[in-house]
Amino acid sequence: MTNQLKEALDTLKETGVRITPQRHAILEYLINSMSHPTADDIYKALEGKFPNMSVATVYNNLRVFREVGLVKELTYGDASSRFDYITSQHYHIICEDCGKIVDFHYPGLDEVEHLASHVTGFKVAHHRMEIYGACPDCSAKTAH
Amino acid sequence: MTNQLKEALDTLKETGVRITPQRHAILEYLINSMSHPTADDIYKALEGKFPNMSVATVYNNLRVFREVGLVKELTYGDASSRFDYITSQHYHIICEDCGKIVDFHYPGLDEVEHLASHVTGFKVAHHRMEIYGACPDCSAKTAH
DNA sequence: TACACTATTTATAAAGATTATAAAATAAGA
DNA sequence: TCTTATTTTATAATCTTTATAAATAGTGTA
Repeated sequence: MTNQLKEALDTLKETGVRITPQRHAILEYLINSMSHPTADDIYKALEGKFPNMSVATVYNNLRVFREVGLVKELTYGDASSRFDYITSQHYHIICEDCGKIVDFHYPGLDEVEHLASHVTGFKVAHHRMEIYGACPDCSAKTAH
Repeated sequence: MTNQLKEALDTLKETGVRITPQRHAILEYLINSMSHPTADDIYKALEGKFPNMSVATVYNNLRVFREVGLVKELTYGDASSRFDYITSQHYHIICEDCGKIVDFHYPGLDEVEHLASHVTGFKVAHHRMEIYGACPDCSAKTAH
């Protein structure tokens, strides 16, 4: 068991959230996954281990994890949300061809937040920023 | 008829997209609207003028407008997309209480795009950035 | 270890947004 | 005006997510 998983389970215990085999497995999958999976991805991946698990269980627990602060939900239009186990603050760059999502680090956009707050009078809570383009594989494919 | 509407209709004509009364009305509504409406908002707003119009027509035409570059789609998780008539480059700040969306201007995040491109090897096309918080009305309500 | 209490899971159905389909209507050029 | 391809309409289907209620299972306590 990785340290991250241990910490995550501790967080659940501290918050009074029961640790079920399903939650254990979903967390483990999220931590090991580098792919920002959808709820359905997770459901399918754990089908072998939990043949009777309901999709609702996946959704319910992803919501619990989000509320506890373990997981971030990345929302898009009509497509499914993707879920990201929170390790450190980072942004995403997304391939418009194949859908691959890659993390990258950047200091944070405090200046934009301040300006927006000043101009609009809003009280700023947080922001969302992501970059779209073509990943190396896909741009190689379309190049020739 | 406003200049913006004239220009929009010209754009359609140049692109070979037929100008129907429904398209005319949807465009007019989008241009006059300051509220970033959903497809359903538009459908409801035009119900009086077009009692027989189908929701599919609204969706179809919003897609056409998007493809032609007249309109931008703002997508969120399970909630409805919102549609924004493109005037000039701007960002949005969104109230998490009441859902209000306000425009604000900012130079553009070229630096982040460059860094991300350099680090990940992606070819960058564009980015999305929006700020979340509480609008003046809502923060006043929760303050006392 | 067994018990009791409550949270969680399951199975199912429902809700809501968006798209597909095919027939009827219509814009735009000849 | 006529013709034709595009668009609209009406309807149903799809897909993601949530609601519901009964069955199950964690967790603390005796």
